[in-house]
Amino acid sequence: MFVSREAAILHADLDSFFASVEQRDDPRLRGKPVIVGGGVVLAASYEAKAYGVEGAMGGAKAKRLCPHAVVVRPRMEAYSEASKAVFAVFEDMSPVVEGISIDEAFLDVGGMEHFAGTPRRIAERLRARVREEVGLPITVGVASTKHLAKVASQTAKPDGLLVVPAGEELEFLHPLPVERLWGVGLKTAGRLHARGLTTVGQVAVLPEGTLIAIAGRAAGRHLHALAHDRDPRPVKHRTRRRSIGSQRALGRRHRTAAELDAILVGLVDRVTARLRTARRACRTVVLRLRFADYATRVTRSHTMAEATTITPVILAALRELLAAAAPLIRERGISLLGISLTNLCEADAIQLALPLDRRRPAALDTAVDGVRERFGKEAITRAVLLDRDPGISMPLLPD
DNA sequence: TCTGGGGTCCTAGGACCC
DNA sequence: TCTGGGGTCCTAGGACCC
Repeated sequence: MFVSREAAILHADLDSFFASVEQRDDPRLRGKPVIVGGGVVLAASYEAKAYGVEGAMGGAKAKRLCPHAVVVRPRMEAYSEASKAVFAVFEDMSPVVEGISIDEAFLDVGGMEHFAGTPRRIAERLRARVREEVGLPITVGVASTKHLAKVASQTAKPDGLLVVPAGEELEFLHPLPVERLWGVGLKTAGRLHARGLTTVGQVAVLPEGTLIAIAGRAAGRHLHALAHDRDPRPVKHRTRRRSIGSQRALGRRHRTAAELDAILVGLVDRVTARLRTARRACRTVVLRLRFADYATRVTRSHTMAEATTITPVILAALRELLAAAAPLIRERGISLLGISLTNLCEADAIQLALPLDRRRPAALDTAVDGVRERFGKEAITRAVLLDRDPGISMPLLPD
């Protein structure tokens, strides 16, 4: 029997996820406009969206557009639990699931036809199972590439299913507005509009060089490829996180140095706890500020000689960055304070700050000798050249 | 409209190295 | 002594996503 090996990718996306969980858990909210969040709309039910309420909108505006909306406080644990249940269904239906966020994922269902049915059948079953087993509406897009599957699901929302048949990809894609392309946001869309480009088809006729001139090298290439439905990225299990962060909006009010320090301590506590739970260490700390105008922002970062998980070390580094930024804060006011830890490595490894020159392999030996000297000959069982993270990672424990 | 919180990736310049 | 070519890391900023 001939088995089709045509790529079949599902993009599954829960509808108004937070709001749907609230409606599921409180029957009084069903059929009503629901807004999750306070100062800012985190999620709005479709009943609220009908009045023009959108995610990331200010709470005051949302209330004006839809005065009878029910506003509920977010319950992150409930969403996290619902997400796990939905992902369990995903894992049960495909061996290759790539989570994109708390409420969406790609599933590769290629080559499953002879035992699981066509991609459309699989998508229909997926939607039914999430509805029955978790009680949430979910939209699925099916296509030959990740990008098109994602565009299809956005087009089919809410509570829908859209299959883009093989051979009809460009017919589907080209009439759509450029904003539908994954990676085109406000800025890029604005630049395209300024040149009279509003549909994907209009972008597709431009040479790559023109798009690079408009959007920059990487974004331009990306745009060119997507407009022609070229997206070779396979569905794969998520790679490890590259950063862990936390932030707090502060409003417009003046903050004393002592207040800011207290907030910083709180942020560091939260983030280092998560760092240790994930069994990771960080070498770079980043301080993030947004000024009182709510528009301009700066970051300040510091890379330490060694990766660490130790709260006081991380706090001290961030305090220094905050102190150095104090004049800027006095001058322009502060509306957000955030931190993030990057340059992550495994927590049970020593990560050395060693610029690795590939033409100077002796540097590796020197580093290994240095670690032996400090931690004993038995310390090193393995030296690993990290792919992107700089330096060398050396687990202290025997394999 | 008085505006959250958690991430990813890319770019560009300077320092430094061979 | 001067110059060219190629490479990495760090820092800062920006765009985008959910």
